[in-house]
Amino acid sequence: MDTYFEYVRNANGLKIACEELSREPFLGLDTETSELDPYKGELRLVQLSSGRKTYVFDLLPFRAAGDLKSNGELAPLRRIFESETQTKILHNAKFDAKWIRHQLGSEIVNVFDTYLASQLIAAGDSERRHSLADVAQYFTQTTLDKTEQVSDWTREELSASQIEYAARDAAVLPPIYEQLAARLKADDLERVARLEFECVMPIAEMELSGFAVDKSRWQTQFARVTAAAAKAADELQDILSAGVSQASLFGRAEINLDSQQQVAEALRNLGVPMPESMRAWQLQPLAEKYPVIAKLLEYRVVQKAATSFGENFLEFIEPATGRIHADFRQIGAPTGRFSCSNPNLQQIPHETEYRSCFCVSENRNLVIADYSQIELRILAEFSGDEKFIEAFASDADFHRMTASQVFNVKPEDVTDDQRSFAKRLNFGIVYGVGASRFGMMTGLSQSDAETTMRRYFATYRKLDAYLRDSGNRVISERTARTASGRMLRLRFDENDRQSVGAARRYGVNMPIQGTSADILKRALRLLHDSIRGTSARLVNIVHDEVVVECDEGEAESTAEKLNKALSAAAEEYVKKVPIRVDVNLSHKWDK
DNA sequence: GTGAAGGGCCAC
DNA sequence: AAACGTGGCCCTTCAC
Repeated sequence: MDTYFEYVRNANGLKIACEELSREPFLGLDTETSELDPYKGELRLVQLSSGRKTYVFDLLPFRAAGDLKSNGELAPLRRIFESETQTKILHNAKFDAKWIRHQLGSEIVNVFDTYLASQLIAAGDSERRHSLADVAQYFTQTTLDKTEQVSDWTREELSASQIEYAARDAAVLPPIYEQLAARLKADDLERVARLEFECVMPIAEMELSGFAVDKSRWQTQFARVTAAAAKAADELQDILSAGVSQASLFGRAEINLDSQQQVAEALRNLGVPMPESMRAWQLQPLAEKYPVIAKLLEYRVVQKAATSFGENFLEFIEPATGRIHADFRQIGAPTGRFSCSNPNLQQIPHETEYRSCFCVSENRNLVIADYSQIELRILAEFSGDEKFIEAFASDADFHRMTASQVFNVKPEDVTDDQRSFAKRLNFGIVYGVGASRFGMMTGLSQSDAETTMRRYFATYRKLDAYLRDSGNRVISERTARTASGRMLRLRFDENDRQSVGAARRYGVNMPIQGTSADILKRALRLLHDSIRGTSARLVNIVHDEVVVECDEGEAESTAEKLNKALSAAAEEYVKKVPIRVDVNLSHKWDK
């Protein structure tokens, strides 16, 4: 690449370069670091590019004066990061934002993330890749060589090739931005793009903050489930080996209890009638008649607990902070939902034994806020069904209210069965449940299930109409959108009923699930702005739940801020249906 | 040994 | 005629 760049390694050069850069409305921004984890390595280079001119700032010389955070010579750089009028173009901005926040103390304001933009434009096309090299190729037809990316960024004298690589990675960003910005506009994705970009900094800070976990409490819990798993395994082996002839000769014939094949064979030998699959819900009906099935199900539960939520979990504790810094993917699903890994903090079991391990000291507080029935409220909003909306009007039990409407009885006369049917339908319709599956989970016959569903949709006619129209539109337009404009392109074979059916369910669900994600992201930005300068830190999010940690003395005011942020965010998208946010104060992640 | 695929199951 | 949406983690199995 023929971009002219300059390598800056002193305060005066930095000051002059930043004066020039501060006149640019759009700047490519990239960093080079010695590690992937800001708690482990060092930020070495910061690159800023207008597209025409690129500066590579080497921070190594500045480290001689001590902590970079308190180094006034870097102030011109910080002013650019924090400038509201200059758009900073980054690829996967969360990564650089964490380093800059942690090591330079700056928040990056006004982010344009080419990674997120590329994902939004791809609209769920899983074939498309979103690395910087892929995005550069796709949008600007330039080929990037990434071999220097993993080179040694700790050596005192960087090679010419390393510096040139660093410069180029920032210089490619402005032209990519031009293309992406045009596409976002053309596809009507500007609102959702802003939503995503404004969410980067809150997530970067959340990952830096980490989530507090009590190591010894966790160890106690996992010792308990490990023992339970061992005991269940032993008992299960005993029963299963009864059907194996070698047992008497060589003692117990051990099988691998985690192998569905081997377990299925052993069960067959014992004369257990085998269902289609070995899944718990299929095995459950057999548990009463066959103690071995009950034991197998018991084993699975404790084994899952002992492996997925065992000692391995503690390996994720960062020594520098003593906390868990999980990895959140902002567009983790095409619907816009987050995903989380290493570890996945969105799938911690509900049991108090687990949740109470996430706890804070006496002088700190967790503030836990969650949306009540947010997806159903979104569905009510989209459908405009007055009767369905009416069920949300009071603060009363929503499933009981719908049961009352569907079965035409007073709320206080709703039977447990009626409430349960209504509850399962309320959840099921969001996913496009059919009578067959509904019957399966309620124990109703196919025809009784159909009758109940007909009754449900007869009660909520507009809801029924909305779901049908939405499904038809998904198939005819081959796209679905959320309230913020997030788009999903559906791929299906119109001659294949199964494929069409799947696309329809997926496309009907996406605007609901995705609008919920839109609302959460908006809430995170509002929250981020309202807790700035306080002791409050965002520490976890789980789709419709937000967990904040703060000083004990600020617990009440933080709770109020959380309530306000979540309510205001939802009310930007949901106008006709009341929104309910529940906020709890606790020392542990337990409601 | 390594990696992909698939079963099963945790969360929402 | 119909078929419950999104993720990640652990395990086995199977191909290379």
